[in-house]
Amino acid sequence: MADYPPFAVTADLVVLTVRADELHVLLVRRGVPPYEGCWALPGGFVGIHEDLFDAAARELTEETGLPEPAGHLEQLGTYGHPTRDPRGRVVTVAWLALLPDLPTPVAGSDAAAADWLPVNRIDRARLAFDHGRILADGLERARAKLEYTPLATAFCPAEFTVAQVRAVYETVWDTALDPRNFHRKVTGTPGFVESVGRSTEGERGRPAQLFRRGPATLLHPPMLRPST
Amino acid sequence: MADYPPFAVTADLVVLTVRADELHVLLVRRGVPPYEGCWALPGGFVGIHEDLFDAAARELTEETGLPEPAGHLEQLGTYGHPTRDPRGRVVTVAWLALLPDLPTPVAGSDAAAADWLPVNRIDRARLAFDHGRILADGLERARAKLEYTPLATAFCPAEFTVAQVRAVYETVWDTALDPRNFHRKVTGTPGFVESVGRSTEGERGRPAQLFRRGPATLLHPPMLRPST
DNA sequence: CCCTTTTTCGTCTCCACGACGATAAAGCTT
DNA sequence: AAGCTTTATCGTCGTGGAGACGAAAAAGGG
Repeated sequence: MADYPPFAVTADLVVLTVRADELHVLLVRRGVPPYEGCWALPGGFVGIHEDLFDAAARELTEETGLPEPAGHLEQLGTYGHPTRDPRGRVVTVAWLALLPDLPTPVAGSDAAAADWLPVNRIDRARLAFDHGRILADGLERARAKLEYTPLATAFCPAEFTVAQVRAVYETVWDTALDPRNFHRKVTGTPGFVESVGRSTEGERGRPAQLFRRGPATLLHPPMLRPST
Repeated sequence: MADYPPFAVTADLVVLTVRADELHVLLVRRGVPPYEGCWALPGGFVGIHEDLFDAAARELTEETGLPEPAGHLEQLGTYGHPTRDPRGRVVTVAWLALLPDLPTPVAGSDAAAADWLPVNRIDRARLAFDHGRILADGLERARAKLEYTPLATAFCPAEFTVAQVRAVYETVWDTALDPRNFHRKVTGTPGFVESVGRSTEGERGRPAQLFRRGPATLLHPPMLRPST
């Protein structure tokens, strides 16, 4: 054991949120080489005594400035091509985070400037390292997970309406869903959402019932994407 | 970059196969401390210039003695709790491999003795390191993937019958499936299997049509587990 | 030649889903 | 205040897939 190849291990984050009917990802602009001036996923080195999940959670709170309330964080995959970082052998554990839209603007407590960018208008080939591929994998994971988990509610505040959940699906999948069938599906799937009892006020149109996240972790049966 | 915490990175494998109507996993008995004498997942250190996938594929061929023909290999997840290895900070990238039953017995080209063990009769708490959890995650991944991918055929030889695929599902899911509905489902799902034109001979009962893997990578609609 | 085994084809029912129509309940306009 | 717009919510209808079976086909074994 005294003789093993030494690696650097980093944690990189694909942090997604829905704002203004567009899916956004949190990116930082690199201030130092390599890839100076390029956009990159937020992340950093894992401490030698730090758990991988803790490192990801730490980076998430550091970059978003949140006390880490709601939201979802899961491991996405590990990327370690020998030449992915020109500085040396760096293996990165990538994580996928889904957050509700933050009223707090991203005030970088870090040196680099962080910002939300709409994923559909990002040139992934311009991202630093292999972050273009990591982002693509994260988007695919998020889109797939909406099908068979209630994770769409991770994009919503603690209390939300069915229409807000539908907006998440329509934004992430970039497709239109029938409001009536969607309503039947969400309220009919056991454990997806729980009624709060109150309704919205002051919005346009008929007031909508408020819900919170239900206990379900899997959707049975799954939410189906159109055009099957 | 000159100053980063040094990690060791390993690749560990959850190699599954179906034999004698039981799901088996490939394990090796450790010959050196720590966990000397315990069963462990096969694996080893990643070379400093080696790609992660290549390392996993290398370990797979080394441990199974195969020239790596059929089968499936995908990344399962990365495990890196600071105390998971008493020798130091070791992060392991775990991989899931699905193989057809090997007529070749596992002749360890390695020092440690390798063997197939039935997963239902393994005391996962007795496995070395955190391999019990990794194995549990691998089994869950395999069971889930059978639902929405045609990966059950990865457990079968190049040419197989519908009944063989059904046996895979019944073994991995540990449940009984109706042969008639299963047959309709498999042959009716586009791209799942392709007819070879020939049939089995010398078996008991009516000869069965032979199939090979189809081009589909996803099952639409998915294969549903009973008791929903 | 009958029996057993296994494959393969049909049938029937139920339920979920897609496509809509209709109604309810608010704000907004004039 | 009356009508209009907007959005939420409830119903209905037809289709198609899945579960539960029945039945025929095609082999081997006694």
